[in-house]
Amino acid sequence: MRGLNKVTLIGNLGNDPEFQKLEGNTSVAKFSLATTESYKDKYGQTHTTTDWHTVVLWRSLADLAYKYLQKGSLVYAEGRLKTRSYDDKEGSKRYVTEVVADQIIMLDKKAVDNE
Amino acid sequence: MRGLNKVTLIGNLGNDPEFQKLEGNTSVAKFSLATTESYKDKYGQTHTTTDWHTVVLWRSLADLAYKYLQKGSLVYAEGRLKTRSYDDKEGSKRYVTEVVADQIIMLDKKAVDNE
Amino acid sequence: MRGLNKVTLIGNLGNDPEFQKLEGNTSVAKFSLATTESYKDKYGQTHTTTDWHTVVLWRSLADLAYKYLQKGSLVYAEGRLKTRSYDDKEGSKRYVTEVVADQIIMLDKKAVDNE
Amino acid sequence: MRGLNKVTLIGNLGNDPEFQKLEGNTSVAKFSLATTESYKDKYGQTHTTTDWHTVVLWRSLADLAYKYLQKGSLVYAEGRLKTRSYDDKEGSKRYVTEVVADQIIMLDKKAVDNE
DNA sequence: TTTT
DNA sequence: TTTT
Repeated sequence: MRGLNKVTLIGNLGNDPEFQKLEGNTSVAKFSLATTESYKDKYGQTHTTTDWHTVVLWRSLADLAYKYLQKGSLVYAEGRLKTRSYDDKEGSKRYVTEVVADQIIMLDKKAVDNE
Repeated sequence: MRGLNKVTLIGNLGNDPEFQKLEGNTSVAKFSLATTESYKDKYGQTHTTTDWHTVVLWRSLADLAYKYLQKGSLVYAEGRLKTRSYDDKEGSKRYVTEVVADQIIMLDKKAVDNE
Repeated sequence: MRGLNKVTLIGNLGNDPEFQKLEGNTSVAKFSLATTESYKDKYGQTHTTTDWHTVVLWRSLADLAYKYLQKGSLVYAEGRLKTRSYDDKEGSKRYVTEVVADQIIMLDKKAVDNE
Repeated sequence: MRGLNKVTLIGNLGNDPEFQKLEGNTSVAKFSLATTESYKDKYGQTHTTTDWHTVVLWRSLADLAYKYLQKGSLVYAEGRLKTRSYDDKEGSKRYVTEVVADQIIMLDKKAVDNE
């Protein structure tokens, strides 16, 4: 009860969610989310940066995402940052940081009407 | 003005901040931050997970961090998620995700007294 | 540097923004924002609660709001909680709590196309 | 699933939590929380503003607060904004806005050691 | 790889 | 009404 680890994102999906059923019938979904921000440099010129995030969803949230979200959907996602390690094919350790979401708000008219 | 990319963390530094002056006299500081959460499993047993995050600070925030933070300090950090890529010594692409903080609140009595 | 006071809302405007120019040509805008949440009770029945918030914007954000937002617009608003007191016509003290926003993201297609 | 209503605060309690058992043995606790922010005006002078918030806790969180928090304690509180109305003794409607917290992190060494 |  |  002493730590806080929270991520909040609003952005568009870069791909359709990948969906999987794990052992024990647990659902997982994963997608890329692009967050785009504009800022003005000191010459008054507008620049745009895009950051890409890997969002992972479990259980009923994964089912919802698979059913209603698609490439291009606009969503609010809230969750926590989690860095996993794995061994690549050369046998060296690699790290990947993901956002494990526990809340999703669909911001597209389309998506919401379906709900 | 259409995206949101925000991370908020409360945790303890795992090391003293590494500090660097870049060209143009720009300050950068970097440290590892551990966020710890407890949860009860279905048998009522308490488990603890720790996530480690790389926090990067620029300019005056870097100076502050270098001056007042140290291994063990408790801080609130707020910023955005940023994934950089680089080529490792074998020439293959590697990715690293960092939290670029734009606000730090020092939560240690000690740190605050110094300020 | 020791406190945090942050509010984040996603909801729809309940009215067109009220806009005013104060002395010194400072812009202020104000609107009501409804945030709606659904939850299931212990009988599995879905309930919906709506909370209303007064959102206040200053300067260029006020101008933006006045130009692009209207009754029904969907927005993300971030800011801080502020309680003001005033004397009502009977001369007794009244309190009103507002969200002073420093960031607005327009989530309507319509609004964004105009920008 | 279309709205977001979230408040995050870091500050000190202005009083010991008031604690009550409601019908059905439900616990409620309430306290004032001060969030203090400093900023520099255009003359470089530092100013300090304090905002006061009413924080309400239910059930096990209320029990925790009553047990471990006291006047002066430093806490992180997260929850949602809720405006209630009531009739004052003159019979006119009054509104009060509270933060209904669903997460509390105790940031005092003291408090944490007790936990 | 998204969106405006 | 808090805290530094």
